[in-house]
Amino acid sequence: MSKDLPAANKSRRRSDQITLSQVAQAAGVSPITASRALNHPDKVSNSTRQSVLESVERLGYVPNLIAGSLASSRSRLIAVIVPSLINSVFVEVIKGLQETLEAQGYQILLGNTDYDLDREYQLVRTFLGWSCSALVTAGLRHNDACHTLLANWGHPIMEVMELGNGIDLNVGLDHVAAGRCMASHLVDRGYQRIVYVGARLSHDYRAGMRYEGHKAVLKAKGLEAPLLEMDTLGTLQAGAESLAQVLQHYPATQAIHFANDDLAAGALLAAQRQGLQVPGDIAIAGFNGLPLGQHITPKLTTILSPREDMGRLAAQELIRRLSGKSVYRRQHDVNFTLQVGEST
Amino acid sequence: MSKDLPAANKSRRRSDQITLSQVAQAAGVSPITASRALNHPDKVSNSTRQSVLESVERLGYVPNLIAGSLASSRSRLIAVIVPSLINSVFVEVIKGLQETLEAQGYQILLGNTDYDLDREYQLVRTFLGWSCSALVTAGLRHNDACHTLLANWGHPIMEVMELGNGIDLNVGLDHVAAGRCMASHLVDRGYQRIVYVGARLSHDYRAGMRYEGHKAVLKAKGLEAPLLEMDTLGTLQAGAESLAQVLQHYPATQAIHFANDDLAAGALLAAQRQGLQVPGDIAIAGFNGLPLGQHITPKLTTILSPREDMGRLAAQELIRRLSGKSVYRRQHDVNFTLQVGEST
DNA sequence: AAGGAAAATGGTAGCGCTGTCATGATAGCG
DNA sequence: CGCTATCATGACAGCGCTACCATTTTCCTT
Repeated sequence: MSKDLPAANKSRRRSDQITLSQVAQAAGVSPITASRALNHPDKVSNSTRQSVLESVERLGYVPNLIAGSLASSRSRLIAVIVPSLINSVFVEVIKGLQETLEAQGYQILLGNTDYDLDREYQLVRTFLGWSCSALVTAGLRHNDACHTLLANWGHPIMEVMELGNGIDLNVGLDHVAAGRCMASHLVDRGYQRIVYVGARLSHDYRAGMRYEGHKAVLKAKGLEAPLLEMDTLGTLQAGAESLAQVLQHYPATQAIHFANDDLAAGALLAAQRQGLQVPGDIAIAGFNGLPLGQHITPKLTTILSPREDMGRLAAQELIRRLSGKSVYRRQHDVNFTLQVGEST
Repeated sequence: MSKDLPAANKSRRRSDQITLSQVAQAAGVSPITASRALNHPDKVSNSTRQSVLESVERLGYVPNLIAGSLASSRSRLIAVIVPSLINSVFVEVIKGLQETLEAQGYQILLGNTDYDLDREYQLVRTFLGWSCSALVTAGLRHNDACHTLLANWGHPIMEVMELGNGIDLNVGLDHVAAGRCMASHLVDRGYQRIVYVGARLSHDYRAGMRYEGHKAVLKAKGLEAPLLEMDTLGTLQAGAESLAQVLQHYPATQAIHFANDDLAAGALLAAQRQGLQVPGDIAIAGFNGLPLGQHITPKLTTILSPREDMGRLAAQELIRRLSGKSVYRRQHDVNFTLQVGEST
């Protein structure tokens, strides 16, 4: 009978991936030197770096980032948590973040809360488990557990979209001011009976903040500030439906201030189809400055929010912070711009 | 002088995060039992599970997923690589993926290639380093290195968007057929001088495939199939501009078949502004079935592509595969639907 | 009550990499 | 020419967790 092979293979390796040690061996250096050749190229001699890189190429080595992250407790992952992917606003922020972060070798871990703060908390917990280098989240509102967790985390946290007292870094705009800005524009234009239309303001609470600004301006002028809140997402469809509801509930309405451009454009297109003149019969204003608004006739009056810039700026500040630079600002106001179109 | 403390602290721990061992100690069990209580709850008794969970809660333990992944060489990360985030089509696929995968406890690692296959290769390399459970990428075209890498990877790979012979799994639709479908519709409507308008077809090669289908139909009818290719992204703006170019270069054009709804809607809105009748003066067709098309007047004739479904289905197939079920199909055709509007 | 299967728990040894410190090689200086 | 400062490299151990196997406990069965 044949002797069994000694139980030499205690290894638990389940994949036959090339490891750094093999690369090192091929290059005739120690593993740690190979590691340095890849991660701190300035700390090894030119010749070793060359031969390590050559071995990497030849063997098709793909670094195991998980092992590296565990050993160094740094991961070059950045968690990005948004409340929705349907709303293109968040996607544009992600895009701005992405292009800046990827260029610096960071990867984005994407999470979607669907406007649920408990879900956000769960996602944050999970992401912390990934030892993310930083975390970006949309908005300043979190549930208590989440807030505590983040506040004690010890890595950079970037809260985007709105401006205010955040946990750490903050890039956003002043939504109350934006609401005031548009309301003032409408009042200046001579409209008096103005309805604000939003969708699920408990979710899209930034739209609620804009309403607060709107209301403050109207009250100051002694005007009513009726609110119509749709219980749907803020889509073209909802905008179209809201128009009918406004006309029914507030027949004398002269202008509608919509919480976003989708709603506004939906209403505008619906008005057109119904033969209503905009702004003759009814004026319409939106928020965001989506391209669509500039292509419909009449062009939509709206407030331009620099969404990609917001993402880019947030990413830049994070990178600055992560690279240890002390020169960064905790808060950035990305300003909005009133874009007067033909619809008011 | 006082004796130095023995060099007890050889620990490299840089964070003071609670570890599983501490949880185990608090619960009076061994670390491995605590691990099981969290990851294989059915393999421990009710009482131990309870006390472990209680300790987790009390200590605020957040599992270190990196360590867990290294030990188990499984990561519950799924890489998703798309060519663009500007194009809402990909975002909707991501959304479908996201909602299904997150519900199963997977996280999405998002990558954006900007239509650059070399960039895709780089992203794939990085993502493989994260020991992703699976990888989703948009499209069947990759550079050679990328293709080789993926083909040898050994984990599920899902190629979405278009239908064809993929590396592994594939969920998509037949773009050539979609092009034929719309072309046939236009021809059936009696249009003969039809221009196809696309944007950067080398990037958006699926639009190129639709053009191939389009051309085949027209040629079969003995008609010319002129192509106007814009060197911009396929946006509303580009659509508006392309209209002028079509009218200039092909003044007798009766219908325009646009590569997507954004272009088509841009052209339609521009036509409107210029007082052109659609479809009286010129017919317009798009592709995708974006909501916008159904809100403009005339409603846009388009082809509905089930984008979120595509993402959801892709995610479901992946999950099925990942959970070891052998009952899955390598290829899924998510069918498109011709949506006849008022613009043709 | 004895025997055996199944369930519950624990010990050990890594997963692949990098931080830390130690060592050897090279250069710089008066 | 000796002595220190710098650079290049390596040995070792450990990041926090889980696979694997061994052991103990529990629960049936006849």
